[in-house]
Amino acid sequence: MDTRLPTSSDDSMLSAEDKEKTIPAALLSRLPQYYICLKDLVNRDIMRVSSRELSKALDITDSQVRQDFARIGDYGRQGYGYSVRELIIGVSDILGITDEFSAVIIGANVLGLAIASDSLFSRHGVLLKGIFNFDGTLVGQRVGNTKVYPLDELIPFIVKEKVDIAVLTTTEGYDPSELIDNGSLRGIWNFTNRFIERGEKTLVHNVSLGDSLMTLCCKIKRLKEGR
Amino acid sequence: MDTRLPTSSDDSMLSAEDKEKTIPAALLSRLPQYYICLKDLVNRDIMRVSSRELSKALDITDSQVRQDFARIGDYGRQGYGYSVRELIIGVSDILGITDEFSAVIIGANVLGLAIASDSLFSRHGVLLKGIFNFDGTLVGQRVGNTKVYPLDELIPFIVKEKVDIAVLTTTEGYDPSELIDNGSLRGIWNFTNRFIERGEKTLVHNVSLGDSLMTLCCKIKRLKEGR
DNA sequence: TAGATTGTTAATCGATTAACAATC
DNA sequence: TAGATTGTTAATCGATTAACAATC
Repeated sequence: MDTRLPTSSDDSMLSAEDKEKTIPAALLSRLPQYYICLKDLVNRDIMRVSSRELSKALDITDSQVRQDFARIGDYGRQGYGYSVRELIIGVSDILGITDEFSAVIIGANVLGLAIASDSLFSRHGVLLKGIFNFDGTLVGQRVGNTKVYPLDELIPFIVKEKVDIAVLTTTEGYDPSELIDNGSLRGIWNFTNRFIERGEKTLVHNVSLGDSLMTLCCKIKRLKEGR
Repeated sequence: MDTRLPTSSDDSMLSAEDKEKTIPAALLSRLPQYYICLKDLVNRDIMRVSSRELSKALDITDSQVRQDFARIGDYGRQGYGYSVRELIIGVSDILGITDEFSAVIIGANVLGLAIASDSLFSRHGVLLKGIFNFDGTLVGQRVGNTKVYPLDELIPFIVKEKVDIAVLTTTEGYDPSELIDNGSLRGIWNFTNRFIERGEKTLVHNVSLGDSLMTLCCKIKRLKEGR
């Protein structure tokens, strides 16, 4: 039985920090979408938005939007809606967009080069510091602003340059477990199908285009069959 | 009020087809992982597997695995486990891997070319029929086995070649809404941030590398702050 | 048979939606 | 004030886990 008294300290006195700690996974997965949408509104000089407007743009219910924003802070005003600018600051802060992270790409293959060439990193405040290749190909050359290095320089580079993120585009002839808890590395953005066990300090974030394609095919098949 | 009698026809007489129709979203999102894992087992000549073994490889509970497999069919045997081969057939069938889908890529930019060059499509039984570019660059040339066409040939091509899937890598100067419910097109694999409204016959499957990167950064930030 | 492992039920947990009072 | 829109509660829905009888 919970014997705590129902005083005001119960929930309302949670600090902003404490509140952030309790963001549920489902909300967290919606935050990037909110961010993109809010950025778009700012670009169009729209400075206020209601839960209903956002819900239409994002294809979720307005109730959900209010529930979400109430959870991450105190941004709304009854009868008015939300200030786009304030929301962006709040959402950016939780997403860590204000932080400056640095990254390296492992594998100068088509996928690695595509990720490097895209404005992806710069758009999200991540600094791409180097690309590492297995064979001698491209080594010493530049892709955009970023230099290509041989693989044996990877670990020293990560340590010296305090790299936060390693983007793994292939595991052909490479064992990525050496990355775990090495230097200042905190995350592996894993585009391969290889399972990588996370460490105490280094987490693994998987992206599988194959999975995505399979899901698409599955949806199409079911649509054809009439759901 | 439901006045049906609780006869055996209630649930147990659902046909295989009917059962497939009720696959919940959460299970559907796990199916590609099961597929990859099962393929890996076959490659290593492992012909039987228990829910417990799979649960360890996939980082989910064994209870979940059993729940999932019981839902999609009747593949288990008490005291033995599951036949890997039978499971693959069942999972492939739901995922539509046995079906032959065809695709085109819109945008011969770095991302488009990376997707085209990868064995992604062939590995999943999807036939890449063409790449379409906005300006004259690359038009007439080949990327792997696939020819690059000018954009104005896109819609006639989709109709004539009965293309199922359009991979959208950019919306710079292109309005993708013309794709919806056009010809035999059933799905758009959307790598852009542009919101595309789905049609009655054409669905939209979004992949956002930006979202994924933001989520990674967010996780790292929270890890640094001690969850 | 004894041991292993599923299938299934019930309990729990978390996410979403509906509704409306509070209030700007 | 009247109208709009949030914040919050309660209801609903769906997903996950635990437990164990059924059975290979």
